[in-house]
Amino acid sequence: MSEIKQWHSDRGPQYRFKHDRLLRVAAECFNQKGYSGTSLKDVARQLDLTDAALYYYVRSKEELVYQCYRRAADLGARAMTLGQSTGGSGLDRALAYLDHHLDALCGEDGPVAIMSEIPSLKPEHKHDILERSRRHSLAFEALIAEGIADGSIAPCDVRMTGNAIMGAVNWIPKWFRPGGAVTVDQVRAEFTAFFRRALGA
Amino acid sequence: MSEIKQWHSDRGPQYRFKHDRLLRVAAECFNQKGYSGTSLKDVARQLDLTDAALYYYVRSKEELVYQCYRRAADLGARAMTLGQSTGGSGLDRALAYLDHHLDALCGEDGPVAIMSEIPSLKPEHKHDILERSRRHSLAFEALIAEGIADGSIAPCDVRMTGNAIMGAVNWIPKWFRPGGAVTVDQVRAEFTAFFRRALGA
DNA sequence: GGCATATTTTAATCAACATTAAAATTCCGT
DNA sequence: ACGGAATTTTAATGTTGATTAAAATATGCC
Repeated sequence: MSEIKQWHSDRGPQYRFKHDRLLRVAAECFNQKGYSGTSLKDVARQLDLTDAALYYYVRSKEELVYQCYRRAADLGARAMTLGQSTGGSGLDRALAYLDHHLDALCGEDGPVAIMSEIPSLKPEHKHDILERSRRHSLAFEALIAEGIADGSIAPCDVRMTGNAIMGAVNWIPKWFRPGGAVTVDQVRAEFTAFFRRALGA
Repeated sequence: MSEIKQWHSDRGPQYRFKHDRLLRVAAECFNQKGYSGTSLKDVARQLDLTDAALYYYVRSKEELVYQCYRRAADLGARAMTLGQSTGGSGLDRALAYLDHHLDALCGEDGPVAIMSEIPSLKPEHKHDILERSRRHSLAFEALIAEGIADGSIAPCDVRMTGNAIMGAVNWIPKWFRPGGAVTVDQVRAEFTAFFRRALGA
């Protein structure tokens, strides 16, 4: 939606910076407590702000979730693009995408929202997110199909296999804590190896 | 906790039946809309009841979630027991467990709650669920370790591999709809194949 | 230093549930 | 039918939390 643009485009860099931080903090809260489980006050407290202050950055709580999801979708899409633009077999490209995606989920970009409460969104936002999500799934399934075609990936039901892998990936924020016992590199190494075995011909 | 027993044990079969149905309907709602995202009225409507009527079966909304999670944990534990009591290699046993678990998630037992909002639980309930969850994870990791020891499973980080697989499994209720395009058997067949490839030595 | 804009707070308001108590109804055995 | 237990509804109550408007403060520019 271009409404976000209209709302955010003409603000200064300070604004954009804080707005982005808001999205990350909110994403972490939502991941841990769920949408309606986290009050705006919870989010605000972590930013040393009052709940009311958030409305300077966001029209409503629903929009906050939407923007978190949208940000998640964007990061996923970027990872997908990077993967697609990689050379090599279908398997290589699929693994490259996954690698970038894991990076986004656990790396510098900070907490990324698990899109687990899409139904709570307003119809328009819901449609938007669902469409992006669908596009993303299809792109991934296409990579798998490509790999099957060129013999680098073992024949399988692409839809179901995609679901399995996406599930494993989407669940990561549930147990991964930045600065925790497990490092990003461990996750990437182990997950990549896992997916390689699962997909490889 | 034995409090549930005390509350439910002396009721008749009618009661138990409806109580169970409540849990299943609630589980489906929670899976789709999230904990606080679904009102008791939502749940009640699907049972042709008033929201207030639910309090005949449950002390509070929090307890409803707790019981849903507990039911999910029980089903998982049962699947684990079945898997463990299977003969064969570590891989065989791990796959047997997964098969039973998929059956529970997609089969007759109906909607099983995704335990994604544990933080919303009361401390005692939270502890209980977390403990069961941890036990379950450990049991699964033990199966994997067993498989690695007997050579049926490729060497890997059991914790991380367990996380990956559990993520894939836990995510299923997000996209699987009973009576939808995909059947239980398809899921089982494809997921089992997937896991076999991912784990196999 | 002083104006203008950006940012945040204070102090209401308001609606949406969860929850409860009491009343009404259904269900079942006799 | 009758009577009592089981089940559900009606009709409050209360709290939580989102939202808003106006006031207050901070920040950068001349």
